[in-house]
Amino acid sequence: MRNKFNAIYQDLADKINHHNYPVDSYLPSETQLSELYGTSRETIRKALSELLTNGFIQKIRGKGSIVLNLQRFNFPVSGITSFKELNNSLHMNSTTEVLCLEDQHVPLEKFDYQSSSPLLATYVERLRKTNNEPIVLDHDYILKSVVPEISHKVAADSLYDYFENQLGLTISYATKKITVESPTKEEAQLLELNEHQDVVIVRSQTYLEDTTLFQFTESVHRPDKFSFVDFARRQKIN
Amino acid sequence: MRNKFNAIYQDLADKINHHNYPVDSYLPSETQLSELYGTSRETIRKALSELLTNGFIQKIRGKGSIVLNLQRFNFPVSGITSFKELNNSLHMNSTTEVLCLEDQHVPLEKFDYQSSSPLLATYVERLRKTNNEPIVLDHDYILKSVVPEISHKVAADSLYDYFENQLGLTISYATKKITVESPTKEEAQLLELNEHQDVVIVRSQTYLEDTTLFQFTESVHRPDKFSFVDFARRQKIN
DNA sequence: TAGTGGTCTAGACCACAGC
DNA sequence: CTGTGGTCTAGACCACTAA
Repeated sequence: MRNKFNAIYQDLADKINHHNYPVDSYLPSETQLSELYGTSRETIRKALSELLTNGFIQKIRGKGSIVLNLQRFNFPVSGITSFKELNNSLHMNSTTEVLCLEDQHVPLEKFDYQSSSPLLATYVERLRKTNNEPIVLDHDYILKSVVPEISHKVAADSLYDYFENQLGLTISYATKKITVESPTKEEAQLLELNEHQDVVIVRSQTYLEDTTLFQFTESVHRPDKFSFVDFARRQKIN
Repeated sequence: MRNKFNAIYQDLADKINHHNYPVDSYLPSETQLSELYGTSRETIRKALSELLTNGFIQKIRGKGSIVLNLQRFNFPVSGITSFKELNNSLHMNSTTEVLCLEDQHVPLEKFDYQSSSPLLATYVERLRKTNNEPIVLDHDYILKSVVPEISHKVAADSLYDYFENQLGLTISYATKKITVESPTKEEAQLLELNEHQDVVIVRSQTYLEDTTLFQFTESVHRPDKFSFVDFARRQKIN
């Protein structure tokens, strides 16, 4: 990164992960950090504010910034992260099998989405396995108006890598909804489910930085393999 | 609020909710806003940055801040929010029944929590119903070292209101984990589940602003009534 | 070229913790 | 009292958008 505050954030995050700043200890004060990094205090505060929202530290007024013990929550299952990134980051032994790749209209009713006209998309169906066990079945609808074409090779590797690094798209935000439902027969068979076993479904809509909606995703998870980990800060309802 | 940027945030959020700033329109520019509110640009930027993380707006460099259409996501099921707050905010017709209120040790193994000594807590078991249907069974363990005593009246009303407004505690952050599991017989009966039906379990640990851990919660949800809605921004893994 | 948001600065004053 | 983080300012320069 070429941003100062981002570089400082990275540096501090690394040092916390490597226990250069141990859990329960205090970081140097903001004034000290600004001298250390040769920058202004506000810039330091931007970096610290990132660490705060990501659960690395807690700031206590009059005392300092204390390192939290939440490393195990660092893999963002919340947030927007591709399966390949998770795989690399957690060093899982995972595979992806492309079951279907064709043009389809987005099933808008499934996503509670209103549109005056049908949305043409590339439909990708992929089965994710870890250690040869089926974990997730992903149904992706990528709007043709944004991404005209997707090759089989890209679908088997990583859609996000293709979007961001080949096409230069910037993925910005998403809405997600998690529910528990009965699987279709196809889903039950592919995920090797027992009878009467429900599945966890995560439906999301993903947007680019210019607010263009470009992707609908339905992820069908095996219930016994599903786990969603989150870090939240208290915010009062007004 | 007596913070400028917070007051500005509230004002802008209200105006967005009341469509004074309609969806898909641009807010006034940062310089204009700073003149409007008689403040510096950095202060405006803090307010806008809050709106950004909460999904109200999207900022586009060179163009402006555009209002997003995500009002339906404003009830933070993610985040830390008490049942009573949700109830009031969404105007649900809900009731809470206190099934148990007694001293117990925290079942640490359920929460993957390591502790050299047992943790003494007040155990509260509560059944939440909406329109007379059981929705959630909450098991709360509140550490005696932080809150020595909890009355039946408080348990029936709102723990968070008691903690924050009576005791002056400041709830700051929490870790959460969502899984799907088989219910105990008691849970199946209380939630009026069908046979073979799994439940969604949300386990969380809640902390005060001075990083004191003070509460363990296990929420058992009826799968057909469970829904978790989230707004996420893309963040790359480094 | 003018206007927008993104970054950064140097300094000010305040509220709070702890000695 | 000193040191901490919390807020706020007035100004600067940059990168990007759009006419």
